[in-house]
Amino acid sequence: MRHLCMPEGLCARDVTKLEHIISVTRKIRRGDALFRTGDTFDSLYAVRSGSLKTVVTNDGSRDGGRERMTGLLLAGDALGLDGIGDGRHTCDAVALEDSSVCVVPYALFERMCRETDSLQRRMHRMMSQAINREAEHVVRLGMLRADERVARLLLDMSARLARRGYATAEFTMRMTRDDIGSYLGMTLETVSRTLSRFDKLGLIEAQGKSIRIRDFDGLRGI
Amino acid sequence: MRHLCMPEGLCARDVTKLEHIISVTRKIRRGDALFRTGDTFDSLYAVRSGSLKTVVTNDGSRDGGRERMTGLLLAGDALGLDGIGDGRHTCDAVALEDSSVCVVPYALFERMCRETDSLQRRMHRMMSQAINREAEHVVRLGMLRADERVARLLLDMSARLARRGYATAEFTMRMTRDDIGSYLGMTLETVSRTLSRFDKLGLIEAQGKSIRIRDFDGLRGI
DNA sequence: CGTCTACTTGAGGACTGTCAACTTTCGTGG
DNA sequence: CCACGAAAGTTGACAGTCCTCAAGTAGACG
Repeated sequence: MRHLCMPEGLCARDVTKLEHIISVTRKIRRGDALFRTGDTFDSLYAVRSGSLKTVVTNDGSRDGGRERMTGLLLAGDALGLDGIGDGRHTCDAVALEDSSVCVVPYALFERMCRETDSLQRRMHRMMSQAINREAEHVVRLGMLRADERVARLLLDMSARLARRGYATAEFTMRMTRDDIGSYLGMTLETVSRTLSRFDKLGLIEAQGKSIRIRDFDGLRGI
Repeated sequence: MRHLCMPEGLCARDVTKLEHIISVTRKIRRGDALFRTGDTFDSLYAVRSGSLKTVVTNDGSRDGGRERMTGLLLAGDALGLDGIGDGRHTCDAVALEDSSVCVVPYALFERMCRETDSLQRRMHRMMSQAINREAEHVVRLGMLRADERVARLLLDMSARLARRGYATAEFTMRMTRDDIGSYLGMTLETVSRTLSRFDKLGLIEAQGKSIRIRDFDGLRGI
């Protein structure tokens, strides 16, 4: 469990201290929310098992509150950084499958950051990397076509799972087509059509949520 | 100058300490870069005067290295957080006009964060807010049409300038149409056409880079 | 004052969204 | 364990938005 949560680059003693803080874990059942927009922020979380999505419910006039998925969190990912800014969460975090998270009370964590250099450094790096991931996502949305976006999502999922020790070519998409669409800025129909086309082209085998990548270079070349 | 840079929520003594660290300022001429992708990261910056954009040069196969604007920084905004993650900057920061920035050596700043509660808290909040801003931008790109994106950008500019004490209805866009397009994920032609249409509709007066908003509610309703 | 860059505007076409019908999968309760 | 209803996914036809290509105008800078 240790290696799943936040550590990395902490000495043994620091890890022990950290462990003391994050002694609480919490289970979330598929479809349930870990937190919702507007909830007061008091803890950070690290995904222990399962996966979650973050969504914002756009208060736009025209859409009448359509949901928009903004993030996909896998085991080991940190979650809840959005709440630090104003003390309230700015999005919902919903479990895509039955999942569990480590709970990290922020007040304690903040204090410990001050005492432990390496933890502070790690915290800053984590947040910086979160910023970069978002920026990367913006680039995807803004200058790629629908099929390029889907291809990159598949490759990205594969890489992230590989880093966690899972098979790279075969995995289950926990998101619905609707989620994928809202994550990539397109409609669920376009997602479905694109996956079907990739399948016909021999790039992947897709049936429902289970994906098998057959031609990595082909996908990269889309 | 004090109120332009990072403070806010710091007591007088802390501000003095901070001031000591950020004694250096740097001028950047229009078109020049404050830092570039891959540069080793050693300082954060705060915009003192002028404005800058951040751009990533996409290494995509198809585009052959087209630029993509990812951020617009005005006086008072912090800059450089992207570099903390891996010790190297992940984007270019280019001045949109002759500008100056406060230089904040990160090693010193990091140490001071550890000593000063309020500064650490402020740092975390800043990064969290940066994450939220990006997320907001993602939502814009993903679920709004071209004219909605342009309308929101104009309103956003107006609000940000207002917060800095400038007129809300009249301002100069330092970005080119190309910049705006790449920021909003569309072509410069679409930007131009959209502004022209807004002008004809009486929502704004646009000639070249100078913008005057005539009907705020109209823009919001787009 | 000339040249280069930025901007505007038009025509045509590609991509993706919308609407709709249908099939498959999933979850719940008998 | 099976059956049923609901949710998720697929596929087609058509329409609209936005991009591409192109030509010409206005503005900036030396």
